[in-house]
Amino acid sequence: MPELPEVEVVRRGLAEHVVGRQVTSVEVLHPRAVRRHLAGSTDVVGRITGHTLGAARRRGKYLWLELESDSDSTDGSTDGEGPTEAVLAHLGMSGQMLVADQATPPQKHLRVLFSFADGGPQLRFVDQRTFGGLSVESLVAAGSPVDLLPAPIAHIARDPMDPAFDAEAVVTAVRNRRTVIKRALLDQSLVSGIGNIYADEALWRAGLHGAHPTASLTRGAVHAVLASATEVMAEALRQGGTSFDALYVNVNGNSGYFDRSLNVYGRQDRPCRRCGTPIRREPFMNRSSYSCPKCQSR
DNA sequence: ATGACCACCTGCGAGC
DNA sequence: TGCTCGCAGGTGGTCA
Repeated sequence: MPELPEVEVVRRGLAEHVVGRQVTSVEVLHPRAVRRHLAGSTDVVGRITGHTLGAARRRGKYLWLELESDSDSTDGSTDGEGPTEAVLAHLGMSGQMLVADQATPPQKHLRVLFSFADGGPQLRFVDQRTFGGLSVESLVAAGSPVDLLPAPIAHIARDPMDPAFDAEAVVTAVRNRRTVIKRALLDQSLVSGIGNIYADEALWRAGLHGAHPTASLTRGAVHAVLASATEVMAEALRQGGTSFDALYVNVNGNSGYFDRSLNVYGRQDRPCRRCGTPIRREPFMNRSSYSCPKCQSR
């Protein structure tokens, strides 16, 4: 479930179903699922087993589950020690986090399986294409205001749902890039959470073509496209995210409905919902861009 | 130091 | 029926 709304749907599901539960076993069924964890799968298993899962957090398309330290879980009095490590997850193109009863047969692409001390539903990382993965990372203080982030994602910019998102600073950074606006929207070090679907939808709403050079856009135009991205992702989140098929589902395996509300993505040759002109598909960075030839100026 | 490309995977539908 | 091709929500390493 790649883009921000879909990942947020998963984060909420994890917060509801696995936070506060103690992990008794972790099984890595495919080594590629933990390839980002350089110390290897035995180390991943050892660092998670026995810990209680703390808060479920997200930045952009990354999400992580804090691991409560032994002192947190054993002694009730806080001595100022918070979590120092977290299970970092990225869903890639096809990753799913599913909460499933032990009796549920293993999914075809089940990669990592977590079981809990309470004997309740398992957490299953399922990933057809294996572009996603899990790793255990130390938490580091980063940014201003300071956030506690898994070390490998300290370079990921705040997303538009972050209370500390600084739109003015992002507008400046975007306009300083010597590239085109769609590339900038997809650059997770400028603004995170936006992927191919929501970039195209935001550009359509703002009436801009993705090939527009950032340096030639006014501050107001960049603001407008960022605001459009924020709006479209918020609307998608309200509808449970976008899914065209069973690959993009929440922790209970259910799809969202935002695909019905898309205005351009995947609508090649169908009429623009604003002016009726057939939507155009163009190759872009080895993938596709969709736009209205009439209402998105180049 | 930036910006652009391509590899990393599996599965599905279209076309032959 | 079955093959090959193109395509899919993303990210990084590497090259210029």
